[in-house]
Amino acid sequence: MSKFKEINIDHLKLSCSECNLRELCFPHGMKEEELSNLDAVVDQPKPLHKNDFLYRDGERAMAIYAVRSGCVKTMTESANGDEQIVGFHLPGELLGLDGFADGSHTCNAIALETSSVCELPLDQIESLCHRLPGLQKQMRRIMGKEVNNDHKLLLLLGKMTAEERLASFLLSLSARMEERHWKDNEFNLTMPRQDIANYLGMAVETVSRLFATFQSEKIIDVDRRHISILDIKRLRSIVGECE
Amino acid sequence: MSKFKEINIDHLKLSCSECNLRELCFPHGMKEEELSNLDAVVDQPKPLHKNDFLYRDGERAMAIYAVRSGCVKTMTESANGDEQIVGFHLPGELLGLDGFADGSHTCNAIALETSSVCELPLDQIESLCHRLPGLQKQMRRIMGKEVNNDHKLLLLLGKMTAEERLASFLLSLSARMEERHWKDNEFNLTMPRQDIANYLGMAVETVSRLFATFQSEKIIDVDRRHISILDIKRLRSIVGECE
DNA sequence: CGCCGATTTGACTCAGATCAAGGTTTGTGG
DNA sequence: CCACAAACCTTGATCTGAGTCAAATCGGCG
Repeated sequence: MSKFKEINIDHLKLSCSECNLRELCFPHGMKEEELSNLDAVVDQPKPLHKNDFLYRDGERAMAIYAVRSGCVKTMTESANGDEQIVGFHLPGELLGLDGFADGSHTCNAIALETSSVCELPLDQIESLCHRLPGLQKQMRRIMGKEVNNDHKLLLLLGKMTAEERLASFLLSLSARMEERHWKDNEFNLTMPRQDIANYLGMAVETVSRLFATFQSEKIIDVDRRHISILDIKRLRSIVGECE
Repeated sequence: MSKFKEINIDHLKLSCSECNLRELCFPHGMKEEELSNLDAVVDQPKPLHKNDFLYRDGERAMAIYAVRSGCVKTMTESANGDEQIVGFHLPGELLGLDGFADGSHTCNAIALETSSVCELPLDQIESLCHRLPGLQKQMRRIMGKEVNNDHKLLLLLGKMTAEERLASFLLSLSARMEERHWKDNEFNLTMPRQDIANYLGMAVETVSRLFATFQSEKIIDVDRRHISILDIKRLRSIVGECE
């Protein structure tokens, strides 16, 4: 890394109305004049480095967050110490809703790579929602989406085979890439195999073997963290979305 | 069943302020004067019979619901037709948040036995939240709780053995019985073994065998749907909550 | 170059699924 | 009130998907 890259440009705040993630993020569905109100309270703290915690289980919840760049994983911890990753959050996706229940976070949020986030302080949400009906509606939509996501993951963990899980994971990533107007058939995984395995409720070895199988069947092409989807129909048929 | 029991008393609406579930339900944390506003919009439709749908996947979401009596399960359906139960809702517990994302439900809600619910119409929530800050706060808390619940279930499905899952399930029920000031060491399961198995991501036979094992180890006493917890410490140690 | 963590591959094992059968309870119609 | 069917639940025998263990290989970095 060249020293020149470290010049601090973090204070150059990007306004919500100019953010190209706005349709995926807080601003979705809000009117132009509402956005300036939003801008006024949204903060953009220093970027996180790989493995930095955005927040920790047990910590007082101060804000909800939107990923601006990079990728953040959230994971719950059980009484006996094992962990379950409950989400990988891409740019434009929100996290921190777990703090709504009793004011403290119940999971850890960790950057998978250098990542930046926007934060919406909790103590402002109340009055802001009061003033901006668009935000209140969006908050509900966001929470509903989170619940639906979790339900999909429950179905995955409860009912799918390892093969279906990995196919489902790749399809989900692909769809989210498309939402962001990135290539949906070629992307890099930001997380190690270990994290994929954890998220999908299986062993690393199984993930590795399945990647190899998919590759040999010409469904995907894998090169370390780089994925090319060669046959998306096959992937869909694996998870049962027959056309 | 005597005919005399069927006299319709459903129209005798119980106000939120007099409901003994109020501390678990919508009214939690709300002021006395706010409750009368809540009462004005909360509806109590006809009771559901066993296996009746409260709402269906794909239906337009009209309200969120609180169970008043009985028990309602919610389940998601996958593309290829298999189903995952994502929650059993006891009196005082809420459901229907899955409809917030895009206005349509994404799961089925089905009564496990004769059950009654209260409903809070969605089209009223917005204005009501605007007038009652207590409700808005409670809505957030409720959604946070739902998210946290789902995360616990994800951990269960992703990381626990069958034995741990069943123990965890019994402990969760016991804790929720206590919240309701019912006996926490003796209760009836409202759901068939099949549903328990589905919820916990395992086969019916495994549930049955584990009940037998727990019984033989004097941890619980099972008689069909009736459960007595004999050794709650053992249950806790099984799920890893070592003291 | 040499080390360390991430990933892959192979061999073996096992928790829990599936298959098969029998028992029990509940509901229904006569 | 009984007979019969349909659910529901249990138990035993067997099978298998995916976990575990072990070891080799790869890739990046100081």
